[in-house]
Amino acid sequence: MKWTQTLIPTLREAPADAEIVSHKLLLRAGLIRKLAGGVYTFLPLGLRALRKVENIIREEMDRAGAVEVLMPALQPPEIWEASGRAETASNVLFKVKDSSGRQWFLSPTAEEVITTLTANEINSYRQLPKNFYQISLKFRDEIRPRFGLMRAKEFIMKDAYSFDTTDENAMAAYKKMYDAYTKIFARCGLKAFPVEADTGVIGGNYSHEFMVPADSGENDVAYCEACGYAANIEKATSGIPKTAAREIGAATEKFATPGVVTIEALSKEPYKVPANRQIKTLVYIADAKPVLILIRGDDQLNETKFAAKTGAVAVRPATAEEILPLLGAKPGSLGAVVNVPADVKIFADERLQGANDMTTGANEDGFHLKNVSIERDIKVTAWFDLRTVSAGEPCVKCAKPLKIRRAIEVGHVFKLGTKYSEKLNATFLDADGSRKPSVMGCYGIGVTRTLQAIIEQGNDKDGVVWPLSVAPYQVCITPLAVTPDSQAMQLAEKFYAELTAQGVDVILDDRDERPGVKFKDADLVGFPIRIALGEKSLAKGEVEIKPRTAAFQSVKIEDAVEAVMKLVKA
RNA sequence: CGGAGCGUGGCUCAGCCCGGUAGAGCGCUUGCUUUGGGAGCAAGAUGUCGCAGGUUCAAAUCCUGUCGCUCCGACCA
Repeated sequence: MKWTQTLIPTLREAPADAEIVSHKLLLRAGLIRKLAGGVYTFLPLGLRALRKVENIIREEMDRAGAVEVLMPALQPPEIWEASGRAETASNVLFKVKDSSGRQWFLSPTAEEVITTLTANEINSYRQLPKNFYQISLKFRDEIRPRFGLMRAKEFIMKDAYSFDTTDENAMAAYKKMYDAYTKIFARCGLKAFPVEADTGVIGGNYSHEFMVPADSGENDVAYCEACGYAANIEKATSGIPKTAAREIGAATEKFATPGVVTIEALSKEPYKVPANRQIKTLVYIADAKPVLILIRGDDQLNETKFAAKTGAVAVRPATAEEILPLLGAKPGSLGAVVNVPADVKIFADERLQGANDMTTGANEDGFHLKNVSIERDIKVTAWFDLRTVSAGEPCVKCAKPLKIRRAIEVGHVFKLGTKYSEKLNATFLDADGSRKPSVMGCYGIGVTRTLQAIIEQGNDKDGVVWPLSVAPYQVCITPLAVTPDSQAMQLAEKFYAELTAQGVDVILDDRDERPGVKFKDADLVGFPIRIALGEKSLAKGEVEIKPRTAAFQSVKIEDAVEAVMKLVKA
């Protein structure tokens, strides 16, 4: 490709609406342009890089035994109602109407479609296992699109769905995808690592996310360098000890705490109740019902864990207006010891199990209770791990201190079980004549997000640093004179032809620009290898080969193609 | 949706507080010079100052509303 034939609108300055480096570079390097918030056009170079990522995914999925299909983006609501997700995923669904008033959903994923398909087409255990995948546009009515391609309303996702006869086989399918993902991200030049994850609205009972460490990421990951334990903070647990039991205290005792409405205030003079001897009482509305959640004063509730453990779908903190009539006190004086309506469930964090000599709100403004023994004085409905792990806590596996860091989620694998196959009747006849639902798994890769993660991880002060495998062009030939009869241009054309013939993706910068402009642009776009053809070196019978992140080397003109091929194959 | 901020040539921004001729740099066009890391000189083109109302003799500037964009939070590939 010649530079002047394509469109590479590089920008000297980053547009003001880009915040993180990868977003700035996507715009500055002329890879994408914004049409509206969360909606982008892929320019020629951006599309080339995207296609390379897609092809790596395609090759590894095929190799792992998955077969490619293409499902509609336009989906009838009926199948979403059948799966129950018309309700639970309602907030992300784009809903459109056709001219006759019939409603359609724009596909955010395709569990319903693929399960409907297999319900019709798969009847026998002899047809299993199967794993179908597609690479297609997905639509999500994201509440807040962010950071360019990182979280967009419209994006490209690879989604795959496996169907197996048994749980064990489904586990094997899961493992295959897990391994394929590891290869995919490695081939994309990405340092991505799997972490244990919550399953969210897609459902299922076992899952890993593939994370790319990045400060701009939207996830926190807890990990242990010693043993390799890693989990999304939404799921992570630690080996932190339970609250120490003390001697059985006296009966609970109410004491006045005028104006004290925070854990911190209660920990100071004159009360001096340390946060770790306080019980924090939170009121949540879980699927329209109020519940109490008890957490130790120095811990933070993990809402995701709470929803996952209790099976609640819609979870939100109750408002002060909802709390007052329920417990008879305002937030700051709440507790679960007295005056809790019998039908309000009380969930407590396991760290509080056995705790006594605790202090908590009295459900009376301006009063707290001390000498609370949680098992004696509070009717806990159920105990769960509900707290959020902090850095430095002992690893749940090896007790070494955990670390926490930000990361970008580029892939997610789920073991789904039979949730969808049961609801959508995707059953098969087993060898023994019995009809069973297929055991499913689903596997997603955010392709456009992966592309941005590659840039987020690969850049320097001059621009993008592409891995060879996904660079829009592997080699940029830069003649410093572009008149057709110049030696530089003639040699450039020759190199172009020879490298192209050997299967290398080459772009020839035939712009009549000053050298500095061409070099700056080549660095900004980030081509892995640049060949500079200038008078000075040509006079010595040489050209310069410059890897994007290493010093240039002068090579004889006749050795140039071979030298480049060596770099390309490295 | 809650909180914060921003909308002025293609891009980055000044001007707004204190109302009175719409500006700079980059980019773009033409010419000359220059040609190994974002050139110099000269001459040009490009704006209903997001939109709609209002106040005023007069609004980019003040007021109201609205739309869009960005950031923080809830959601997720």
